[in-house]
Amino acid sequence: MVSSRATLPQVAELAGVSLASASRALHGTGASKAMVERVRAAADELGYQPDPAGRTLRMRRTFQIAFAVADIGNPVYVEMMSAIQGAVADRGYRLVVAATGDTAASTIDLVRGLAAGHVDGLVVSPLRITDDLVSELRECTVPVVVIGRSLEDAGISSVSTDSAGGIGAAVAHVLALGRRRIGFLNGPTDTTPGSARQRGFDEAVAGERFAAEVVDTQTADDFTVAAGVAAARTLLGRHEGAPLDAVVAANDLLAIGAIKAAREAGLNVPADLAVTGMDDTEIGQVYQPSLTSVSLRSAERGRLAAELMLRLLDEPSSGPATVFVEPELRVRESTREEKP
Amino acid sequence: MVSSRATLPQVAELAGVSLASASRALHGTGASKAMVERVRAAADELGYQPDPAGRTLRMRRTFQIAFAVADIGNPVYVEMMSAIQGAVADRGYRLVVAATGDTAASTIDLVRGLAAGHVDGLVVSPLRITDDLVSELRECTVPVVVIGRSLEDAGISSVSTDSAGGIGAAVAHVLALGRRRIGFLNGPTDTTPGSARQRGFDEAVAGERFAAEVVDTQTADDFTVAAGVAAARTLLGRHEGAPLDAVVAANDLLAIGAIKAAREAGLNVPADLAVTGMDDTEIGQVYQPSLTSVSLRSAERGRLAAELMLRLLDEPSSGPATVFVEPELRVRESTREEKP
DNA sequence: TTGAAAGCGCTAACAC
DNA sequence: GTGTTAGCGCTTTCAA
Repeated sequence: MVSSRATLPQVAELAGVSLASASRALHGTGASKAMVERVRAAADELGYQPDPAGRTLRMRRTFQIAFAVADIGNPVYVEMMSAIQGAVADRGYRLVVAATGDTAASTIDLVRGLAAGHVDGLVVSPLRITDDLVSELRECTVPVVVIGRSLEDAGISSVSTDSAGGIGAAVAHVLALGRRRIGFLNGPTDTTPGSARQRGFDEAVAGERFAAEVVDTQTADDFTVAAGVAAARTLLGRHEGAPLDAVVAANDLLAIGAIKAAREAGLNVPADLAVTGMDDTEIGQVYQPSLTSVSLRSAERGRLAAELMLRLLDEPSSGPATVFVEPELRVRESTREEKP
Repeated sequence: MVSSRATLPQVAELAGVSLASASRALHGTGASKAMVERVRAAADELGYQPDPAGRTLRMRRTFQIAFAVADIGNPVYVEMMSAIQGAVADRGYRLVVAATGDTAASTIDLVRGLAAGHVDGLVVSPLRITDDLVSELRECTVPVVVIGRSLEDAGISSVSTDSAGGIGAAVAHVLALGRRRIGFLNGPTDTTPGSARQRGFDEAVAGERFAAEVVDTQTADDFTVAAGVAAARTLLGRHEGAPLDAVVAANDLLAIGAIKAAREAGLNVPADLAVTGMDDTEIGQVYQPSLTSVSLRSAERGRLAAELMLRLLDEPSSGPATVFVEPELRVRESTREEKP
């Protein structure tokens, strides 16, 4: 750990030129070749590194973008984060990752703090999108892109997907397999994904009302494996006489919980019980049995969010944009076998 | 997106006090109660939020800490990141996550850039720790904590664990199960974890040389499931006549790859082949069969690194500290059944 | 306890 | 093409 750093005036002095010339020479615009050389040499000699604080204060830009997310540990967000990081890093921005907490109020606090000069832009994927949060986001002093549901009406850029339709695809898939006794394992319905996926399930079974014999929903406390196991026990336990033959889960972690609960109950997946997930995470892909899942293309959503953000940064006058990503069912072992 | 923000002079003017008084009143030191009230009121009215750039320039502190890591997607790093984030956020620091790339050179670039004023401290967990990287870290202008191997000799604070000993524990475990034909599935040996784990395996089998009949090592191209599957195919394929009865893998992802390859080959885990992993990730815990794994306590290592960092920040004069974390074997289904 | 003023390091007018 | 200078918003001496 070294004591301190060289500043631009020191570089200028060593090079025998003015402060402004040194700045221009390093920055590249409007300086003679000789000047650039001299300044470069001096900078190298001193090990000069520009101080971002001074630059930020003057330019009013931080070259940082925040990604605010409820649960850093969720593989979906990790995928988005990597994609965003890759896209913005190419353009000279750093990614700051922030945890929102899982309430709207804590998200609002975070957004307000971040927007007050820490970052040039904010990509946020909140678990709960309330009216208060939306108005906070509208009043942000920096560009905002939301990953979640469409906020076109509110005039906020967003990347969204049809998770309701995705659940519909999963329901149609298990029906096509000949399954007629279908359980839906959802996460908390007061969250943005939870409510959308519930709607997707309800609409799907309403549309196919003559196809299914039994339809039942159980809500888990959280979108995690542990919560999924507990909720799936309850769900399967309610139908011991005439067991369910398919569980559609609201995400991969819940689906894995369902498979574990099924195994406890002596059920074979997929022979006795077909199980589908959502998000198409790596853990689902390598699970045993590998998990049929509805991909919501997290990495692509992250990449698109980053692109929207970069455009907003480049042309602040450009209005908000709304982008959709189509879900896609990926069939794997957890639904692959025919029911005997 | 609102046009702009209130500044401290504006707050001071509205409150009818001087700039200095406004600063003191908001910051809390040496201001009368009446002053604090007036300034607070004015600040609230204007929705004042202090600008971090000005504050950073003046105080020479960013209140940001960086976590630099090769692979953001690896569950181990995600766990560390959450732990670090939780610990530093309590103390008013933000966490900036940066990707080092997987070479020492790209790590050096990153460290140099970050240390030049973007952050007040740097927690780094590099895949490859070279001499060049070590000397770069020593010359950093900000405190550095390394998670990986001990850097006590170099005078750099570090959090390390005995992953070699952890591999030894896994070997002892499968030997105790009566397995005698043992394969080691490692990642790249030119990485810090790869070389330590190789050493751990070699020492363990040397120490137990009369216990094992067959000992074989295969190196995967990467610490991932996909690389693990490919390498495990090779490893298992080399012993078709007299098959291996245990595979010790260098991390959980490789272990899962080994289980998949074993299944392809018609082997039952654990009856035919016992498999152990390392890192004790959630994916291993919920896998089917659940994975016996050596916990390296990633979350705790992250927490400890954060604590070391906070101490370095509080007392810059305090010397570098070195902390060890003991690995712990967690036995689960992938080794639980006795060999028939 | 309060106010005046300096200055952190940088970029961008502006003048030459 | 180069130099001079102002000033971004803040904290912190130093005087009063």
